[in-house]
This record gives sequence, structure tokens and C-alpha cells, in this order.
Amino acid sequence: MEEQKNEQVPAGPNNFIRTIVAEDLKAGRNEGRLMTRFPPEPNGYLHIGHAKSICLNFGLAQEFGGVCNLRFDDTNPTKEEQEYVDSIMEDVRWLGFDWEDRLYYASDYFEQLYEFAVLLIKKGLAFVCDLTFEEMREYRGTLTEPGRESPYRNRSVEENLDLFARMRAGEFADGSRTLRAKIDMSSGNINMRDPVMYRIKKESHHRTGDAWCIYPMYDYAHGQSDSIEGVTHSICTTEYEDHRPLYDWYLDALGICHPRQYEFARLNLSHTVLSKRKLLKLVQEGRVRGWNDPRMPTIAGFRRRGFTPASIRNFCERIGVAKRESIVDLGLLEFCVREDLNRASPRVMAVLRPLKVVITNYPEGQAEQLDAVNNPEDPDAGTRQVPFSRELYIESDDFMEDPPKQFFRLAPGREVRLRYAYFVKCEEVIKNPETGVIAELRCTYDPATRGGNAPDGRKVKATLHWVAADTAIQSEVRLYDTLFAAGNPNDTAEGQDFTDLLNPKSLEIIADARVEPSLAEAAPGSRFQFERLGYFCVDTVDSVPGRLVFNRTVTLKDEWAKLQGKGREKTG
RNA sequence: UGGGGCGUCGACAAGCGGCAAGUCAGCAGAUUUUGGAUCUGCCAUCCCCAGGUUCGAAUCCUGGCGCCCCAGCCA
Repeated sequence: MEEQKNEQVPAGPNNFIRTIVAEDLKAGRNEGRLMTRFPPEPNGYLHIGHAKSICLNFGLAQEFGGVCNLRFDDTNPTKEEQEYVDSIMEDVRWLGFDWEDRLYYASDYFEQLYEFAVLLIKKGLAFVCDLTFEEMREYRGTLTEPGRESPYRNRSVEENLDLFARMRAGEFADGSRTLRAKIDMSSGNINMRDPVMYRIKKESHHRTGDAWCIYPMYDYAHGQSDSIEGVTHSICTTEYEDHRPLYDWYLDALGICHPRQYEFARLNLSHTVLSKRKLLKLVQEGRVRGWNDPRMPTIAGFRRRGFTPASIRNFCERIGVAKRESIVDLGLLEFCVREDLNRASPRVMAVLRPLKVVITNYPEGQAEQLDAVNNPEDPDAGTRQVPFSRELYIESDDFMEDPPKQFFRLAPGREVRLRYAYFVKCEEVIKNPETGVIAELRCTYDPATRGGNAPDGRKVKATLHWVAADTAIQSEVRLYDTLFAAGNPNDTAEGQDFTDLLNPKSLEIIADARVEPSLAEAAPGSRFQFERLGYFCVDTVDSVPGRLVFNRTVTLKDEWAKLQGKGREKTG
């Protein structure tokens, strides 16, 4: 018995929605079909919260042999644009999902939806209301007081039919009339207080043009669209929980195929915001450089930043699906990218903040090529050659004149290894006589340690990355930190705007980083690990041959930074 | 004083009456030509609180407390 039970549970992360789907299938409901849908409104770019929904809906379909539709919820012409439609399709595909031939638009159903509305009028379940916006608000009542019925509520079916037809024909001004469902003005659920089904908007729609001047509301359009497509499980976020009675009401009143709605908690991620309204504001106010700014939590932003689709899918799997509201730590997302990038990224050496090193006992004018492993995690990745010469650059962070005990990189009199090259020892520190700033290090190398091993078996405590001064390529590197300094930027104090919590240091541009010459032909979008620094990708927008621009996707875990107490604010 | 939800480790999250999974983070150690990766061990006598039922409760009952959502002709 126990074992049988276990056999029934398919592999994969469990959650309550998956359990419901599995049970429905097992019970043979919906003729054994499973159909979900991802229904974005094309009024902005998709963000990581949408990725959670995409992974859930497409993932469930994939796992249980069902299908998932892509349907644009385009019922409000004033907010929607083709640019958003295009970006959404690109993002869903990039995440690795396929809606095949099931690309739908709510606007495809406008005629059918209109006929459904006529049917509800005929059944005496809908009426044309002439209340103004303000009047309707008054009649609606409040959270604690019931509403009052509209004086237009009892118009005859004939009059309603006539007026609704004339609304469609464009005889009335915007906002002058609505079509409303006749439900219950005293309901504790405000959604049931004679909700608006249609409003007049004489506006061009991105797909239907000027064919319509009345547009259906979300509540009226959504369930019926699900029904028309044959959706079995309509999965949305918890803020729609009290819309479910209305969702059910329309379907029952119409007597059509009745999908079931289930709600899960939307994703919140620490140190960022996931609301289209807020993201749009950041874009419009120029706080970021567009929807695909690498600091944005949008799919387009993460893509440009160098994240992989697999890392985002893994993240969505790990965070789970539940109903309680939560804020997922950004650290988990970072773990997911590192995990994926670690096994696949070619290693390369780059110096962000160059400190010149002269190897005094290395012959002037001499140069050699050293073998370097491309990816220690992947033997098939092979090796490459990196040039070595008398003058090098190392990371300025890798040298300290008067180091604390825990610092085991280069210091006066200390010997370290230059990765894949030689052991070098710091003999002299040269400073700018004016400023006292360290300008250059004089070191000696041990020719016997070529490749990085000492024949006498002596050890060094650190291995540094480096580039040869004469062959390194000067590049721009963009370092990103969290968009918001605050762990939870949605939690603003009185009189404070969420933009006040932006991290002023979210972007640092390094104009004169030096990267090893093998990167000369690196293609836009290609990803690398800069050894000891992090994962970087060639920017797809600004990088050009001869002037490479890299984005830092994520740093490597950094024990030394941790020892120095560098961290970010908690979620609170 | 309405309606709908939710409260399990620092952050997520399983669990559905039989004695607290897993992941991230953290800590300790091994290993290491990336202070990376990898490996090992540790990390909730306790599940918002208080009563009750039961041999037995995070799970059932009762009563509290706390948090979130809803008064767009937005989705």
C-alpha cells in the first residue's frame, strides 16, 4: 500500500498544485487532459516572478504530458503594445519553453465574448448601467458596508440589448456606460457587487485596431478565454483568490466548459522589486538603462547580465510553490547561476584594477607561451596558451604592503604563484613620490617553477591571476551590485518612495581593465569565468570588436571578502 | 465592524494523527596551481500563542494574536 502510493508520485519537486494536477489526472477528470496557460498582459517586460509562473505552467504540462498555451491578456488597449508582445515571446522561448501552435490572444475572442455577454443579458444576468465613475464608486459601498443597487439595474432585456449594441456601435462616449453583471450588491466580496464586464474606450488596439470601442474587463474575459481554449487548470497568483467566485459565476451562468482556478503566492526577491508598475517607473525615470538593463530583475535584464536559462529554471524549481507570502534571498538565485556557470564556463584571466609588476630577473624583450587549463570542471575543454613577459599586471587587491594575518596574497618579501606561470617574490615596492600611492612592484621569478610547480616541493599560500602588459587587451568591465541597497525595497517608511532605496553603487564601470589576448574575438553574449573574480559575459548591446565590454554576471564566492565583513543588508 | 488568504530553522520549503525532509545561508574540518569547485560533519526536543481531544498533535477542536490581499470603467 505504502509502496504503491510512492509509485504514483512522479519525479520532480512537489507542491500543492502539482498534487492537484496529479490527482485530477489519476481520477480521469477533464477526459484525462491537462491544459495550462501562461497569460501575460503585454504591458511590460517579463520579470523573474513571471519566470516562476512560466516554469510552473509549462513545467506541469511537460511533466504530465499536457500542453501549455501562451495567451496574451490584451483587453486594455491603453496599456498594451506590440513591443511587449515581442519581448514576451522572446523571453518565454529563451527560458526554454514552447507553446507550439498555441499562441492566443484574448482579443481573438472579442466576438465570442460579445456573444456571451448578449447571452447573459438575455438571461437577465447583465445590464447596461449609466452610472458615472464616481457614482459607481459610491454605489459600490465600502469594505464594511454593503453597496446599493444601480437605478439602471432593472432595465428590460430589450433595452439592455439595444443599448449594448449601441455601445458597440460607438454611439456613446467613453466612460458613459458600462455593461455589468447582475450579482449581489451586498456581497462581502466586492468583486461580486455587480462587476463591470465591458467599458467604452474609443482607442486603437494593438491587434484589433479600431474594430472595437468596447473592451471586456479582465474578470469577464479571463475565465471565458480559458474555457474557449479548453484549459483545465487556470493557475494564477493569490491576489486573484477572491476573484475566483466571479470566475466561477461567469462560467456557471454561461453554462460552458469550466476550468478550475488555483492560486499560488507570487515571488518576491530580496534587494529588488517585482512589480511591473515599479519597474516601468525605473525605466521611465531613467534610473536604469531600459528594461534590459543588467541590473533589472527582468528576463531580458538577466539574459543580458549573463544568466543562463537553466539557472533561472533551477531557481524556480528550488523556491517551490506555496501560498504563503515570502521574500526569497537573492543569494539563492546567485547560487543557481554559479552552479550552472561553474561547470560550463571557460576560464580566462583578467585584471580589473591593474597593478604593474616588473620581473627584474626576466630578460627584457623575452616572451613565452604558457599552457593554461580552460576548465578544470571539464576535461574536454582542453587548454590554451597565455603569453608571459617581463612586465605584467596583477590585481591591486592582491597586494598589501602591510597585510593582516589572514591575508595570504602578495606582500613585501613574500612569494606567491602566478597561475600557470611561475613563483614570484616581491622585492621592492615603488610608490608615486607625490602621492605615496603604490605605482609598481619589482619582483623576481624562479625559472624552475615554470607552470606553477616548485621542483623542491616548496609551497606558496596564494595563486594570483595576471596578464602580460604588452599583450593584454584593454576592455571595459561593468560591475553590478544589487539594484536596491535595502533588503526589501517594498518596505518603505512614511513619505519615502521605493526609488529612495536604490543602491547608488549598483553599477561601477571600469574603463581600463586588462584581459588576456585569447578574448580578442569573444562573441557578444559569450560567457567566461575571470579566474578568482567571477563570471562575466560580453555585452550584447555595447561591445564591439576592438572595444570589448564585459558584464559581471555574479562574483565567485569570496572567503576573503567574507573575512573582511563585506555583506549586504538582510531582508529584514 | 465585511470578505478572502497565510503563519514550520536567518531565507525558501516538505509534512495532512505516530514522534520535524530537502535547498540556500552559517559554522567546523579535509582537499585544492581559482581564499572557486569538491567532500565530510554540525545547524528547529520543536512547528504564532493558549487551552482541549488522544496512548500519541506541527498535523484534529476551541479561543486568541500577527501578517497579506480586496472598495480601477487595471490585470
